[in-house]
Amino acid sequence: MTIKDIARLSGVSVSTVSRVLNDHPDVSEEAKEKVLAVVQEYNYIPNTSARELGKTSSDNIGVVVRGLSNPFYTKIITEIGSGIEKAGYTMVMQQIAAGEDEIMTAAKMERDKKLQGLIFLGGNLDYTKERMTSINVPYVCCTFNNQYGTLDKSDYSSVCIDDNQAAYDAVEYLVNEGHRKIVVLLSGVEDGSVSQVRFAGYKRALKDFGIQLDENLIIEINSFNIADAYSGMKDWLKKNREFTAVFAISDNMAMGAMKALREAGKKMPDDVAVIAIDGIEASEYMNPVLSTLCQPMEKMGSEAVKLLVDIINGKSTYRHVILPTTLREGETLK
Amino acid sequence: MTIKDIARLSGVSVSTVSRVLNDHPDVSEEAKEKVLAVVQEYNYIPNTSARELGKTSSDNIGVVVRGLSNPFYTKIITEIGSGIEKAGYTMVMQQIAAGEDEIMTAAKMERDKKLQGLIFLGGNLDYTKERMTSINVPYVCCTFNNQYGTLDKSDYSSVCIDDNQAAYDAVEYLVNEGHRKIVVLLSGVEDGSVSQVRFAGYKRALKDFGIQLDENLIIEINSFNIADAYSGMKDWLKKNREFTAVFAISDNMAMGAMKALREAGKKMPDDVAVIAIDGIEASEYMNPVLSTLCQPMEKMGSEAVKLLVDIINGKSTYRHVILPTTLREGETLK
DNA sequence: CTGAAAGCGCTAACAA
DNA sequence: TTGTTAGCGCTTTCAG
Repeated sequence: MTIKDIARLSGVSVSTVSRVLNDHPDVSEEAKEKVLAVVQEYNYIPNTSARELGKTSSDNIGVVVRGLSNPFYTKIITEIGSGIEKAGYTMVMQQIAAGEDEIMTAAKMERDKKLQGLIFLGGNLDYTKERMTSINVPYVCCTFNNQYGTLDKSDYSSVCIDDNQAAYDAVEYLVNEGHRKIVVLLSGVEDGSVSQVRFAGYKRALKDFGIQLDENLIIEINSFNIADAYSGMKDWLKKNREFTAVFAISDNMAMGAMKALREAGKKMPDDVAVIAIDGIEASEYMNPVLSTLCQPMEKMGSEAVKLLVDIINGKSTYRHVILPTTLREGETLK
Repeated sequence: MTIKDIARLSGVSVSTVSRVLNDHPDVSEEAKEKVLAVVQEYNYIPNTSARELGKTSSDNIGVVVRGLSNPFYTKIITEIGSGIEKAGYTMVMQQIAAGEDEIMTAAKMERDKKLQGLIFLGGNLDYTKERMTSINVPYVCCTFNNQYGTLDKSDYSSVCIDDNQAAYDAVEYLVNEGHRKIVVLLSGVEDGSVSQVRFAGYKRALKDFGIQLDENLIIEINSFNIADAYSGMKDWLKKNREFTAVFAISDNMAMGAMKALREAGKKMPDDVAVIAIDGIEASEYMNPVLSTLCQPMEKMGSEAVKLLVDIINGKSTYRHVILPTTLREGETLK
């Protein structure tokens, strides 16, 4: 069943069929009805590849998401989706696994789908100028920026929180409660991920508050997994080191740590305070409720779209938006 | 940059370029090197649409997943992915939102990607024979079957747990602990979803154990959301009805309910026991750890692939696999 | 081992 | 308002 068959069956030309299928004006009601009837009857489904191939342009905006099911992105994606729709564009989303190359994916997508623009969600912080030349449409990095890369500020746009400052703030909250022995739970110190940036904020805060950085209070795990955080914390606890608070660089990791702490008989927040960054829904259902610095997910999504669309329409050039976090008091901070 | 340019630039024909791009044999080392060099130099990326359009067949297996980020599916997807790879096929995954039509999506995909077979993850239980005629390759329903539809058993295959029995078992565990006033937390009684099947299991168990179904102990919410479960439970608690246990039809909902119970001052499992079905990772990090009947996620994924591949290769016809659940004791049951 | 050429199923000028 | 036709960028016979 191709467009040709439909044309023949409904007694019109393929172009007419194409026109009704694409809601073009300049088609008589009569022709329209005939075609639609045949389409219905034979359950005709146009071939996407042919369609995309033939098209000279599109109003597609691509979204490349790293991570198959990061709950943290769900809200942002929803917001991005409706924002794109509202702006009159069509969202084309591609999720990629941790190991895959988002730039390659984006470059392919740009050509295949004839994108007008791109949004990266959860990419790396170390894009190089050279690699980005394969992307020829405007793009905005959402939830991260290019801290470790070689891009000029003017080569791209971004929407994110100030991760370094958020970590600083988290530590400050703890210090204000009188804590000095603050464990930090992070993933790969030098992994070039957001973990590194937040760790830097932790160190900066310690310095500012006159606390010596203690290597013994650093728990480094190899992922952002809740399970790994759990076992990482558990193993560390066996060392029996003194501490009164934990700063986890993500909610997810904090959740794993909390279980380990609980099993070790530590009461939160009395024996040990816990604070993290992210503000995902799940951590709100923990017992006790996790105290954390929330990223403004909806706002991030809508800002990213607004920014991108402005750039596409020439109403704006590159821009770097930094959004504030808000403290969820929770029950692990006191 | 098209294949033609590459051909010209490397002094061979387009067919030769196509051959090296597709790893065909029958290409001289020399030609191969030349082409690859040019491809590298110009950073050429073949157009996917054109590729798919020209192709006469593929070794693609499609996976249609309902729900953008259901953590419950993550493990299954991973397993399906590696299973498909191992079998020498290529996975093409498409995630669709709650409102979208998975059959339409699958039908499009089948034609566009020239699929050999399909796996549905988390679809509905009420497919009609008529609608499924648009799918012309073998498919297996994973995590659900066609309980409410009009398909013949021989029209499809499935891999899932016995949801009715799982609910029955859950209630039985509670009854064995002496509970008689068992609240059930479910989504839309007549929604045709798995909620309905599990509710049926709940009722069957009550009957078998001589407990009168009490309408006052049914909490019905409109989604599977943790937040809705929380507020649903909270509202219900205001009614001050007597009960000693809660059976939630999903882990997620149980997690919401637990928070409401906690806030109402109910200790688990002493004041009230809680049990659910699913066994997602997050519920293992709750405090107390949720007692639940775990679905064998990895097994479900691998079985689904094995079954589908067998059918594709003519080594098997339709089959309906029912996998056992296992109890995670947890801390909410006693 | 290689190339020419005919599609794949659609869209989009261009005429009519 | 409609039809004709030339692509879109690739794969795949079929000769050579």
